[in-house]
Amino acid sequence: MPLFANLGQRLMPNRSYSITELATDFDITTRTIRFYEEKGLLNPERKGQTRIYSAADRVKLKLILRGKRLGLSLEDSKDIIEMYHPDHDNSPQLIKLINKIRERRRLIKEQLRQQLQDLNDMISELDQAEERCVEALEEIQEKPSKTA
Amino acid sequence: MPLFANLGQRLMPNRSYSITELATDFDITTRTIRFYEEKGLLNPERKGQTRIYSAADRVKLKLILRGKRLGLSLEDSKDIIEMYHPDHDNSPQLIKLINKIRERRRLIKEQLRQQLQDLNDMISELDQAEERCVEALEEIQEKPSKTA
DNA sequence: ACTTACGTTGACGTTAACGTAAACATCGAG
DNA sequence: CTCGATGTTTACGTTAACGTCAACGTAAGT
Repeated sequence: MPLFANLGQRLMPNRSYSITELATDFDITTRTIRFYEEKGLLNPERKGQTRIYSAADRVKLKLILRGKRLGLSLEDSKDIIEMYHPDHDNSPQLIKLINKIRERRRLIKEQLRQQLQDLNDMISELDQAEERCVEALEEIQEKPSKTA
Repeated sequence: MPLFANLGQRLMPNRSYSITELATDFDITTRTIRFYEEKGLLNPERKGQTRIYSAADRVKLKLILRGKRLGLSLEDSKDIIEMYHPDHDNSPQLIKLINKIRERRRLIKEQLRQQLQDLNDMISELDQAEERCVEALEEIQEKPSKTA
């Protein structure tokens, strides 16, 4: 196994990607990626007709998919993506953005709290359900037929 | 404040509920509740045409809504609800159910792990985004005009 | 020149989870 | 008895997030 085997894969933050490459990487379809563009979440460059995705586009995709796993809508993810390139010359805009980020973080933390509780509740209820099943089974084992 | 003020509310696991009562309790619409019935997740009794919900139905609703917050589909929730009344006379069924419960718990735990990581990643990225904004702001403060 | 792989746009289809509206029954209060 | 609140069924509408063609262009290999 050569030392720099996948040099082209890892150590080039400026490399670009085709649409199918991204699709297979993230295990989604090209249709999905084009759909995200249609909704304004991605804006890849073009070489003629063909889309060329940058490392930054890759990161955006990652953010979108992570958002999906957390139950965010594409609109939410769009919102979050837009927090990543602040307008360095406009301080009122910067202040608004900071507040937006803080609000978003608050939402996410609250969601985290709720989900943790829900998951723990659900797991403990599944435990109880299992226990009931096991007990029912044991009763059957004790009296294999109707009358002992 | 009388001691047994809300006796009717708390201490009667056998009381019943109207559809609007449940709806306001859980902050959903009656349409939603009927929809869940249509999908086979609830089967309230009837007094004539009118639906009468038991305490057990209330619990089921709670399970459904919790599932929703965790990103489960109604089908998933239906599946989970059905784990709550084992067939006490059928041991092969019981064994299948136990395995189903264990599998479900496995899924939920894996989901928890992933969501926790996603949430933490997202929070730390929001932190970084905020930091970049604050830095940009500070730079503006230092040089209020184009030239010092 | 032909095929194969990969790319494009455009448009219609699909699924889940309800919303909304119409048209009607029932029941207690005034 | 009428009214308003609460209930019912039936049925069509809606939104998000894609799926699924169709019809076409382009570039590489044989």
